[in-house]
Amino acid sequence: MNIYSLNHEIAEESPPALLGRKERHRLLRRADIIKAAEHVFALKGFHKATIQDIARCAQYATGTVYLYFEDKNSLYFSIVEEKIREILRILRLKMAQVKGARMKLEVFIYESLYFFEKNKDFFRIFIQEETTWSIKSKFAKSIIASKRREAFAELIREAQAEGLIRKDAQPGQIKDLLESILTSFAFSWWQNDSKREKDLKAMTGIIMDLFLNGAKKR
Amino acid sequence: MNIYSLNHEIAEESPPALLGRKERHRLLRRADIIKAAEHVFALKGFHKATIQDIARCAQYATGTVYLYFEDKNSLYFSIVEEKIREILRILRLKMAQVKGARMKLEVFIYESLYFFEKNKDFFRIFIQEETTWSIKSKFAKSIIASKRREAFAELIREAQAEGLIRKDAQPGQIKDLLESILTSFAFSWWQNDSKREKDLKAMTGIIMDLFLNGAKKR
Amino acid sequence: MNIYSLNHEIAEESPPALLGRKERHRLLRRADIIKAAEHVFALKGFHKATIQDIARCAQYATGTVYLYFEDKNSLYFSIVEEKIREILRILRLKMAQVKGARMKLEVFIYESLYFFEKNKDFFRIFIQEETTWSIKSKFAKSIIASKRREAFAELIREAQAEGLIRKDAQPGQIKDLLESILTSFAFSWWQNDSKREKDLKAMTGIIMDLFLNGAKKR
Amino acid sequence: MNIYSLNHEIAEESPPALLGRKERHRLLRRADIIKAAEHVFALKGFHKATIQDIARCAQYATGTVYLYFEDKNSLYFSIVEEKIREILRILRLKMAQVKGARMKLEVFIYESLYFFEKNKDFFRIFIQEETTWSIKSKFAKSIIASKRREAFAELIREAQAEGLIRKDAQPGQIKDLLESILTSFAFSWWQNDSKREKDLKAMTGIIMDLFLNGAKKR
DNA sequence: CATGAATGAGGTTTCATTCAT
DNA sequence: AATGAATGAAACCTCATTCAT
Repeated sequence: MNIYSLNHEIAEESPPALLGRKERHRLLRRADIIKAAEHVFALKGFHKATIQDIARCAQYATGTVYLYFEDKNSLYFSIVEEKIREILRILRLKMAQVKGARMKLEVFIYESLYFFEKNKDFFRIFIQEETTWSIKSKFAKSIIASKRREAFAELIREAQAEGLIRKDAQPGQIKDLLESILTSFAFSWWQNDSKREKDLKAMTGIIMDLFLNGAKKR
Repeated sequence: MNIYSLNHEIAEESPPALLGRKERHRLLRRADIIKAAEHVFALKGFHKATIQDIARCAQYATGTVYLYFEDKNSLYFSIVEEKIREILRILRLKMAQVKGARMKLEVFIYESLYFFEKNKDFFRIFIQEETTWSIKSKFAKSIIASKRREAFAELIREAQAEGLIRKDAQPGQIKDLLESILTSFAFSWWQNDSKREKDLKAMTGIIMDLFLNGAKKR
Repeated sequence: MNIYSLNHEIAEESPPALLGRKERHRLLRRADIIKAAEHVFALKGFHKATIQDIARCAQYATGTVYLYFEDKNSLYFSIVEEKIREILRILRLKMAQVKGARMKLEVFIYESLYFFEKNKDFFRIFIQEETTWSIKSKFAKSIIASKRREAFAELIREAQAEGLIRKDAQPGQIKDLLESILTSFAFSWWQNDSKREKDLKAMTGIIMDLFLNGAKKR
Repeated sequence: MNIYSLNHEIAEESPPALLGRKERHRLLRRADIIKAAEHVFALKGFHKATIQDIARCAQYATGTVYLYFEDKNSLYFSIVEEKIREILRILRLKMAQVKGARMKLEVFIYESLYFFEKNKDFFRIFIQEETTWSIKSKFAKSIIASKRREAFAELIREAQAEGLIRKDAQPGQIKDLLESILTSFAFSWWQNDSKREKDLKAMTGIIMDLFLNGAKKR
C-alpha cells in the first residue's frame, strides 16, 4: 500500500443540514461569488480585476458582492483563507490515515502537490500575482494560517522525534525549507510543464529524496 | 583562506571618466530617482506607490521622473534589472577568484546572502510585493535574467562534472532546490532577524549542509 | 402659400412609449449630458472644455459622463451626429411637402438657416471651433453624414434635371458651392447680427437670388 | 493680354539691407521657426504639435522659440498673420497691374487660388485644424485682417461703381458670396485633387462664371 | 544669445463603494 | 435581499514655460 491508494473522497466538515435554509442559501451565494472571484483574479490579477468583472462573472449585480464581503481586499482574503482551510483539512485527513513520520511526510508532499495541481488558477494569484502588502500581512496573522503553520511544525517535530530528520536545525528552518522546495517545484512545473499535462504529483519521490538526502553525490 | 577573506572591493565595469559631463550628470539624476523609487516601492508596494511619492522622495518634480523613465512600469523594471545585473557581476567576479565547484558553491551562497542583506529593501519589493504580471514576464524574457539563469546552470553543471553533485536529478531540479533553500533562509531572516542585526551571511554553512546532505538525520 | 406656412411640428421618428422605463430614463440622462456638453463646448471650445465642466454643468459627477459616452471625443461626436440626424430629418420632411426643384431648394435653404438659428451654440463648435482631425474624419465616414450628402446631391440632380440649374458644372461643385454660401452667410450673421436679433431665415430670398443669378448686374 | 502673363516676381516690401546685421539675423531665425511651425502644425494640428516638435524641426532648442515668440498661441497667430500679409501684398501688387473691375476680379480670384495652391499646408491648419477660439477672435480683430477685409470691400465697391456688379445686394453679401465660392472650390480641390497635381488656378474661369452669373441655367 | 533640463499644474479616465429603488 | 446607476477621489502622464548654465 502506498499513498496513491488513499481515499480521495473527503467528508464535509460540517453537514450543511444543520444550518437554516436562509443561512444555507447565503452560503451558496457566497460560494458563487468566491468561485467567480477566483476565476477573475486568476485571469486578470488582483488590481486589474474589478468588482464588476467578478459580479458579472457570478451573474450577480455589483452591489450584491458587498452584501457578502466587506470590500475587495476582504474578498481576496476570503479566497485565500478558504483554500488554506481546505488544504489543511485534506492534509489532516490524509495524514491521519498513515503511520510513521516518513509516510506522513510523503503524504504531506503528495497532497500538497496534488492540491496545487487542482488549484493552479488560485496559486497563479497567490504566488505570482500582485497582491496588496496589507492583505498578505493580514493573512500571515490570521488564525487559519497559524493553524496551518502549527500542523506543519508538528509534522516536522514528529519527524525529528522519530529520528527521520536531523535535529541540528531548528524545526522552523526545516519547515520553511520544505515549504520553499514545494513552492519552487510547483512554480517550475506551473511555468514549464502544466500545459504539457505533466504530472506534478509524480514528483513526490524526487522531492522527498532531495529534501532528505540533499544534492550531494553518494 | 576562506571565502570571507575575498576582496570585497569590486572594480567598476566602465570607468565613468570616459563619459561626458552631461552624461554623468544624467546618470546621477537617474540613480537618485532609482534610489528613491526603491525606497518608496519597498515602503508602499508597487501599486500604492505613486510617481509623485517617488519624485518627492527624490526631491524632484513629478515630470522629471518621466525624463528618465518611460513610465512607472519601466521604472520598476529598471530597478529590478539593475539589481540582477549587479548580483550577476558580483557572483561572476567572486566565483572567478576561487577554484573548485565546492568553493564556488560556497561563494555563490555567501554572496547571494550578502547581497540580499545589503538590498533587503529591494527584495521586499521583488519577492513579496505586488507586481504587474506583464512586468514579470517581460523580465523573465530579458537578457539579463537569462544570463543569470545561465550562470546558475553553469555552476550546477560544473559541480556535477566534478562529482560533487548527484547526476540522478536534473540540473533544473538541483537549481530549484538551491534557490528554494536560499529563498527560504533569506525570507525567514528578513521576517524575523533582519531587525535584530543578525547576520544572514553566517548561515552559509548550514545552507551548504542542507543543500548537499539534505534534512535527513545521519 | 409659401414655405413660411409649412407645418413646423415634426413627428417623432420612434414613439418613446415603446421603450422600457429604464431605457427612457437612460435617454433622458444622456440628453442632459449632451445638452450640457453642447453648452460647455460652445462656451470654451473642445479642448478647453473639461469633462468635469460638462458634468458639473449637467449636475452629475464626473464619472457619470463615462457611463453614457466612451470618452470626450465620443461625446463630441455624438452631439454632431445627433444634430445632423435632426437637420436631415427636418429637411426630408419639409422638402416632401412641396413640389418642384425651385420650391424644394427654397425650403432647403430656409430650413437650413432656421436650423442654424436655433442651434447657433452648436455651430459655434462645429464650424468655428477646434476639433480633432480624427473626429472630423471619423464623422466624414459616418453613415449619417453620407446620407446627408446623398440627400443634398439628390436635390441638385433634381434641379438640374428640371432645368433649374446649369448642367455645365458638376453636381458636386454646385452642392459644395451652395453649402459654402449657406455656411458663409450663417457665419456672417452669427458674427454680426445674431445678437441684434436679426432674422437669419429672412435671408432665404437673397441667398436664392445670389446662388441662382450670381452677382452680375442685369 | 490676360492675367496669366503678369509678372510673378514680387518685389520685397522692405529691402533688408536697411536693417542692421543683428536685426537681419534675428529675422532669419524667426523665419526658420515659423517655417518649422507651419510644417509641424500642418502635420499634427495645433494642440498635438508641441513646442519641442517645432524647435526640433527648426533645429533649435526648446527655449529658443520663446526668444522669438511670446508663447504657442502667439507663434500660431504669427504664421496666420504672415500669410495674410503676404496674400494681401500679392493681391495689391497684381491688381494694380491691371485695369477695370472685371480684370481686377479675375486677378483676385486667380491669385487667391494660386496662393492657396502654394500654401496648402498652411490652409490645412487654418481651415481644417483645431485652433483655439481665442486665437481666432484675436485674429479677427487684428489690423492685418481688417486690411484684408478693406481691400476686398474696395474691390467690390469698384465693381459696383463700374456697373459690373449688382447694387441691390449689400457689398458684404457679395463679399460673402465670392469668399464662399473660393473656399468651396479650394476645399474641394484640397480634398480631392491636390494630390493628383490638378491645377486649381485653372478654375478661375468657372468661378468667375458662377460668381457673376449664378448657378441658374440660361 | 542659446540651451534643454526641470517644473508642476491640470486633464482624462478608472473603479471601489454607496444607496435609492 | 438584490440591483446597478451614480459617485468622486485619485493616479498617470503631458507639455507650455522658465531659468541656470
